[in-house]
Amino acid sequence: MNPPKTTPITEEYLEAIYMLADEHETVISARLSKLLRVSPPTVTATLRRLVRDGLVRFGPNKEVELTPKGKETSEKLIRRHRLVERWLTDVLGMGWAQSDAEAHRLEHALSPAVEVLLNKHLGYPSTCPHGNPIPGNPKPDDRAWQPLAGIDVGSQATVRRVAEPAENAADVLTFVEARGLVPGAHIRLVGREPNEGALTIRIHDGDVAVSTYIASNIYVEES
Amino acid sequence: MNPPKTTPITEEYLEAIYMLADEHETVISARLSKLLRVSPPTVTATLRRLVRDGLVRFGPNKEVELTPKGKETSEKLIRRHRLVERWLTDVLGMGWAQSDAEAHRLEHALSPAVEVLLNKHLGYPSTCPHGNPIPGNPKPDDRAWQPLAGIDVGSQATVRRVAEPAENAADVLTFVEARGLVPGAHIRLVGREPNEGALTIRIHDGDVAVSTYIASNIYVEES
DNA sequence: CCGCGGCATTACTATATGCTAATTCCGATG
DNA sequence: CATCGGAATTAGCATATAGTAATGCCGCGG
Repeated sequence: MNPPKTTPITEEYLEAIYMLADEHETVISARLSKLLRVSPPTVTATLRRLVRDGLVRFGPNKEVELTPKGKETSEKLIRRHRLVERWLTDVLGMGWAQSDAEAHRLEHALSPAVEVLLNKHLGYPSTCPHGNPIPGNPKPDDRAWQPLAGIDVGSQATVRRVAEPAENAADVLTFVEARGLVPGAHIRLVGREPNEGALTIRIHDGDVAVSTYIASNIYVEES
Repeated sequence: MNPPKTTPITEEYLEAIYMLADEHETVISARLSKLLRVSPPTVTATLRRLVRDGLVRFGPNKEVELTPKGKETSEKLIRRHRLVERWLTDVLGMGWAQSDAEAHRLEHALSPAVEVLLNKHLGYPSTCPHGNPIPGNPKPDDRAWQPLAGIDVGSQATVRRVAEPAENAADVLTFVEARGLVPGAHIRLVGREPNEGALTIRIHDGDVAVSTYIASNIYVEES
């Protein structure tokens, strides 16, 4: 009933677990240790507290999973994170990578009241600046979205979403934003190297090279 | 050189010390204990760390005072607090008392980069919504401002500033905002009870009663 | 000059968060 | 099967923040 009392630290853990699970990674302590840059024993101790507080449980093979309460808390945080990102980029004009980092700190300080007002101020956006959905707001119709890595050479498409792999969000975002591959951008796949090499994308009359890794994180809608 | 590393907790202490000093209170541990709602030993321990970190020092009679570094940090926090308040009230439409409370949490999560952009977004305001100056921005010309408690019956004036006594900021702000005694409001002092009793203020064709305590915290400019 | 009251501090404890070093566990592999 | 390696945990420690109970300090009033 009562919202479990979380600290910024435990909130980081919950978010990290949620994000990793979202990437269909098996979430184990060691991954959290690397991602959160803390020692394995610290992860053990903190997870123990999260279990004690009913936010996390261990699966049969020590995988970490969120309880419904934990999931709810995580989504609340991700919601705040993405709303803040929207604000930082759209209203304040901050770049993607920095917005992500800043939102990471601000999300823990947003109260429900501020969240509601900010959401209204922003016009109830359905996604963050990179196109990832904001839980609780109307979900975008993403049925036709597919990874850029999978479309055919010659196809034209519109960028819809840039997923943020937990480990290298900053690098991916910086790269993608610098190339202009932002949601709404019209592109054409003009070339593909063999053997999982780079793709060549035409955008704004210029060509940019994109690795398969990046391209698998960019979702587009063919047009 | 390097900015002393502060936590939200130590930042609260610095702010509290700054605010109390601003009200010409003698800042002693006991006051901080009451204001911050922590036990006296906790205050002792935390102040010791602040001294260790060069942010605070003790005067000859155990008064707590800020070092230049501590003062700088406090002003940075108050600046962020007031910028955030401005945003919450002007842009998001939140009430005064709640904005104050929310800003209290958000101020610890604002980075210098966000601060700069927010300041620009707000148009470089010189005061918080209650008229208190924002350190670092152009200071308003307050030479003609005086406490409402001190003007003559019959005088007309414009509200300029509502000071927030550390102990009862929320009550004062709620009261003042509900009566419409906000900066910019035109008022007339129509009556004064003897013996430090209430003042009667005419505002918007209605009369409101204001205690001497409140009136000493409202600064007006006669017109 | 003594004692009371308020203030500050000491002594001790607890919790969350972090660390290193050592140990244990477990599955894959020679 | 024995062993190697990664993963997790235990043991032991540190620091910031919080508390209660007890003690020390000091000025004012009688």
